[in-house]
Amino acid sequence: MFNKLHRTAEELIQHSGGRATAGRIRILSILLAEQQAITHREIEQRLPQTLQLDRVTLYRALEWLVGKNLIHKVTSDDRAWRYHANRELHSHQHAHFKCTRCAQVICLSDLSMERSWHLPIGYQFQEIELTVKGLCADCS
Amino acid sequence: MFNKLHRTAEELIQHSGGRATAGRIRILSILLAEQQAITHREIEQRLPQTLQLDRVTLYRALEWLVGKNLIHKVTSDDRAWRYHANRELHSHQHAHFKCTRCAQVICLSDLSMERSWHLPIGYQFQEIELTVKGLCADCS
DNA sequence: ACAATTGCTGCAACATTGTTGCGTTTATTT
DNA sequence: AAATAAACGCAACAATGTTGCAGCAATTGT
Repeated sequence: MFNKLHRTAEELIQHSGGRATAGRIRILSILLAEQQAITHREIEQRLPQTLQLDRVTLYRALEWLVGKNLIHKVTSDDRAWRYHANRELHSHQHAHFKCTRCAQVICLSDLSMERSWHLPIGYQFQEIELTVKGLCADCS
Repeated sequence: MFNKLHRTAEELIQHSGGRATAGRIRILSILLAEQQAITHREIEQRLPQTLQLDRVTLYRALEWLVGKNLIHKVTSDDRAWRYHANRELHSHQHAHFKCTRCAQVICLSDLSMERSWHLPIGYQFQEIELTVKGLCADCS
């Protein structure tokens, strides 16, 4: 199971024209294995004893993966980025749900985000970021 | 002009059952005078020389104003809260626009946010936070 | 297989934003 | 004016993220 993710991660990274280092592969595997968007800290904790990475290295690897469009960042209100692997389904615009009690963040894929609205004249649209807050199934 | 805002701010604070201190009145005046949501730092810079407040005091005053529903906080992706006075029009759910070049944040009032979507079973809705990103009229 | 090269890593130091504890001052109440 | 509860300022701390630089390692060329 994990070997499969590991191989997938390795391929994705190689196809992106970067060095497939142990750290990057492991980080991407962790994010691929995760259903929800997780923080830098949570990723750090999921790293095995045998492969501890420096905080800075982790930040830089994540930044690199974002640049290669393999993962994406989610803004949260606790001023900590959360990261999530890009899957086909929601590679572009999608929304996130954040539990106000346990801080869990998940992706909402079937959220219709039609642009039934207008920006003021002269304004130019780039992207939309939508977070729904509430209680998750465990906390409600 | 400013006197009028000052008086409005003072009344709002008194009606909220709190102490109408010079700092709180000034902060609320500043936010009432502003069309866009601004950061803690920007508020600090708009304080007159004669009324410099400690960082902590400013944070606490803002927190208090949020609790009294006189202003609201906006999450941004630069991990800095932005604050904006609550006006009738968008006292509850509304969206924000953030310019990706100059970082200006404005409120979008006429954004239809019908809940045409569903949360997973067991999840409970509380609030929605929507930020549209792009270029503002000056930057595009 | 080996050396060169490019880019990745780790360390240390720093920056920014926000929070907590506590003693002092101030706005309001009486 | 005095009492009191609330607000303030200072110092220290916490969390998250960034930058510069020296060294190491994965890839490339031979």
